[in-house]
Amino acid sequence: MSDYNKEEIRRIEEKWRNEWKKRQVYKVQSGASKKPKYYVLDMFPYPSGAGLHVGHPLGYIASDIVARFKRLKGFHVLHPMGFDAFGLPAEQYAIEHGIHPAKSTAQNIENFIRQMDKIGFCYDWSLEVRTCDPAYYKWTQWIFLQIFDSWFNRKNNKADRIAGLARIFETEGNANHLFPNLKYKLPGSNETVFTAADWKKYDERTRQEILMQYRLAYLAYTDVNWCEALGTVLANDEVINGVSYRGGFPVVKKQMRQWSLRITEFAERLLKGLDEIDFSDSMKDIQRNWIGKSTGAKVTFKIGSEKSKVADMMVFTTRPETIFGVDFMVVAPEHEMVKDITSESQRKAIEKYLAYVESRSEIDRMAEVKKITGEFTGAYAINPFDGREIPIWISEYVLAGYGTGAIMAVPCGDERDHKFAKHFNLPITNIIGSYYNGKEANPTYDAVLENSDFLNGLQMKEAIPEVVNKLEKLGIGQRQVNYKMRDAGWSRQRYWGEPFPVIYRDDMPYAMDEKDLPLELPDSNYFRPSGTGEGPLANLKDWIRINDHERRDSNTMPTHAGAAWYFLRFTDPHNKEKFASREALDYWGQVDVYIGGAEHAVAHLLYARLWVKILHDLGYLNFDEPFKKLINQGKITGDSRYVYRVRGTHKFVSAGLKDRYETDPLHVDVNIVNGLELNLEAFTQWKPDFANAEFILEEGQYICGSAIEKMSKSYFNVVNPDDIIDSYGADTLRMYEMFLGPLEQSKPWNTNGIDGVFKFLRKFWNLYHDQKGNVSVSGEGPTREELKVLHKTIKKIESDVDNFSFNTSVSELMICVNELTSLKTNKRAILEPLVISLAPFAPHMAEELWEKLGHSETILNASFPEYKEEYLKENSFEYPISINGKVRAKMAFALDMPKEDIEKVVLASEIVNKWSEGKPPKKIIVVQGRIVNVVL
RNA sequence: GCCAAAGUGGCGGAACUGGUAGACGCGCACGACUCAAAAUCGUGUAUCUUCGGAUGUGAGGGUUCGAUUCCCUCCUUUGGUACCA
Repeated sequence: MSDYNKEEIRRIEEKWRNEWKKRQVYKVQSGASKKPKYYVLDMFPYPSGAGLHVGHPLGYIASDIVARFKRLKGFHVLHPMGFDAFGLPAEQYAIEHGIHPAKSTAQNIENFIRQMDKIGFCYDWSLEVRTCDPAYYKWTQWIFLQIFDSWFNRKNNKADRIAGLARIFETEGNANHLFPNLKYKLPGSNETVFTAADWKKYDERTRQEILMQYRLAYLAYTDVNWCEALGTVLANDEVINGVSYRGGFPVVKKQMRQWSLRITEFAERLLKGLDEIDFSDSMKDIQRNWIGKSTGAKVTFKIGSEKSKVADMMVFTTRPETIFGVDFMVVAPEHEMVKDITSESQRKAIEKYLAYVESRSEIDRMAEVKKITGEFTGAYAINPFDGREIPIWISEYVLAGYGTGAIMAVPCGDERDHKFAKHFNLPITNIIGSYYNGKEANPTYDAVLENSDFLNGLQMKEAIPEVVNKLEKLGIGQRQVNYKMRDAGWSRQRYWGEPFPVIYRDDMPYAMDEKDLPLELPDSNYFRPSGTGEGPLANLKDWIRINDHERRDSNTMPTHAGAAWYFLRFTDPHNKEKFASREALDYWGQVDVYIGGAEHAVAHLLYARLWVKILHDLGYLNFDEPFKKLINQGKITGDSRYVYRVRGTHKFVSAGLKDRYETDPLHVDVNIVNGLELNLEAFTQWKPDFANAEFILEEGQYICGSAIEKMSKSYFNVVNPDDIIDSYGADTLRMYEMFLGPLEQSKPWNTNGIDGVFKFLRKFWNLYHDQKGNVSVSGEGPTREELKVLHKTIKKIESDVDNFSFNTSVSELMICVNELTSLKTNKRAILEPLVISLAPFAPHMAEELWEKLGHSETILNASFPEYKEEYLKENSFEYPISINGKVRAKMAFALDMPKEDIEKVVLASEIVNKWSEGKPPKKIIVVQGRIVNVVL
């Protein structure tokens, strides 16, 4: 007897897990193959201690289906898995429990692999990488050094070796390659340009200082997000609404000497690259938004003030055509000119305002963005065109870090400027006529300019080039592009990360020798940050200090580092000479499809794209975008359950009656709730606190409240895939997760429909077995009807998998099985191709059936059946309509004409009647050979 | 506030470039099997209906012979972003 029941499922799945391992069926053949390649990759997980919940495998199942499908279609498939194993949680865990991150991480990985194997993924585990493995991070460090050893050459728009730049300086100075960071001044001077002769005079230290301003990985004092509670610096994307992404602790600005990656130089290429790659529109939008390109002009205003020593003031504006509407200027409080331009009479007020700004934390600023504050400096700028004197204010709504840190305020056109003007009662010049109503600013581009001197009568759109040309001609302005994106902070004050492979001499970092890599993370039990801003490694004095003149960096890299290139390592993960061989990189090339969560839109994906671009420029890769196509699987949320405790008692009241009491909601473990009904006995045993709980029931039941929240241990709403596999098997889990809905959509987990999927698999199984449970397929030739069902299914599955529409392909398989069941099909010619099309979805069952059909090789080596269009066509006849003996039209009808078609024939005769009455119909709408409408 | 995506039965969701809305599954109802229940199998299941039909894809309008699909306005939800000049 071999019914498809729990024991049988367990036997089959266990059997094939072992067989697959034993036969090494997933082993990727190294070296180029004649077959076309296909690289399908999951975003590798951080191995958290909580293990996998049912949400994690969603993307992995999808990629597994694609990998198996592509293999059956004759592709040479690379489908690896690894672990993003450095990271803060392991370090936090170490601080709390004294267990070394290396140890807890290794344990967690083991658990992840166990769970993944149970789902039947076709990973070649011999390719596994872990970012925390010295053999891996040796190359993370090596790539970092390549970045450190590069600069961005704006002349050819690519990364070049820094040695080349030094040669340029030696022969021509830096006149042709001004500092990317325009604020940088030469040591001991106010100049930014030096000659070849100057360069030759500089000492080594100065030269390195200058080169540092060009390196793509550079060290600088930067304002960083300092989180006191975590004792570390956070990247911009780890700070949300002024608090830390993890833990929600307050974050303040602090100046520290940090590594940064000069990603801003690549802003334009990162933007352009989006046009060539297949990411969803929303993903591209998020990246475009993050990069934040805006085009405008830089304009210089002369300053007239009580003191005349002051230099010019530069502003950035996207609306240079509004220059005659400038009623005041605003500069950031941190702007370097504030001190110089402030008049004596305003000095006190300004100092007071600066103190106020200083006192405001990041959170205050975030929380009160609408609050209008500012102070007049006493200084005036001169409008270069009409000589008007414009008061200069300072205000925190102008950011020091963007543009020039100063703006020209046009209150009639800009909402913020308008509010500022109203608040401080500043006069407002209207340059857009009726477009401005006096109450709110209008940022239109359509207005015809007024009060605008030589721009009068021009539409704003036309006026922009006009005014920019004039500015350029007068030498007081120029076209300018600005980006919101900042350079990426690359230092973390943490233990559990890659050490920076540099040695400091005289406070200047020098690359370590390649042969000395990896610079291993020293073994330590001091994980606690020093609290001064330095990381835990600073505690290891012997490691930090090499000798009297040399020391190491106490920071480590962010987790983004290991993740920025792991997809390259997978092509050749055991290479000891290179980060991957050129042959492997050239063969596997770009990732054909990358599946992962949308939450990595701005950090991981941008850094990965950056690293690939740099490696490409330096000649290590022949492509400069890592991922051809990106699929973002939706999050699976948890469906939490609540009980309501009457305040101050042991009484729990059912949800329907809770409003009659004063209650506190408590999360309750979803596993002791059936639907919404609480299992009272299980509840009293769940926690000691609840042992003597009393219940206020409605209709004899305790009904829980519910809410959709993220799956989390603390909400007790986590569903473990292991449990589902225990009761239904991995094949059902796989198909059910796909069946839940569109892959890219977020959805709550519920098991309501899982029986349907399970029943389908049993029906499928039964197709191949007779009443006694023996495999029985007949060699008879299939009927046309059977062939139609089969080929329809193959066609649908093929197009669905290509479109990542797995929920509909599961439906299609269900329809197919229903139809074949009612046709009582047991023919090999139908069932053999059908089981192949099931294989990507339910590999265990497919493999078992395949073997039972008499095949000794794995089903993975079969080939996916081709569908034949001829079986999909309807049998049809053409029906001619003749008027006065002349054939005027032909209509096609199916032989097995359904009722609706008969109605169409009736309709047709109506047409004939109308026609013969001398009133031809206005229109006959025929779609696919059928009349769908007649307009009389 | 701005940007993007999405709103379809009791529920999850189908419907390819405009062409029979509600596939498939869950749930529910009825039936078969059973002493009975569970499991299983079968049938039905948008709403209203005077059983002729009528109405239906967030709301309102438009284009079209024909709109879930395209356009405009509004509402709601989700994601991103936040004084970026």
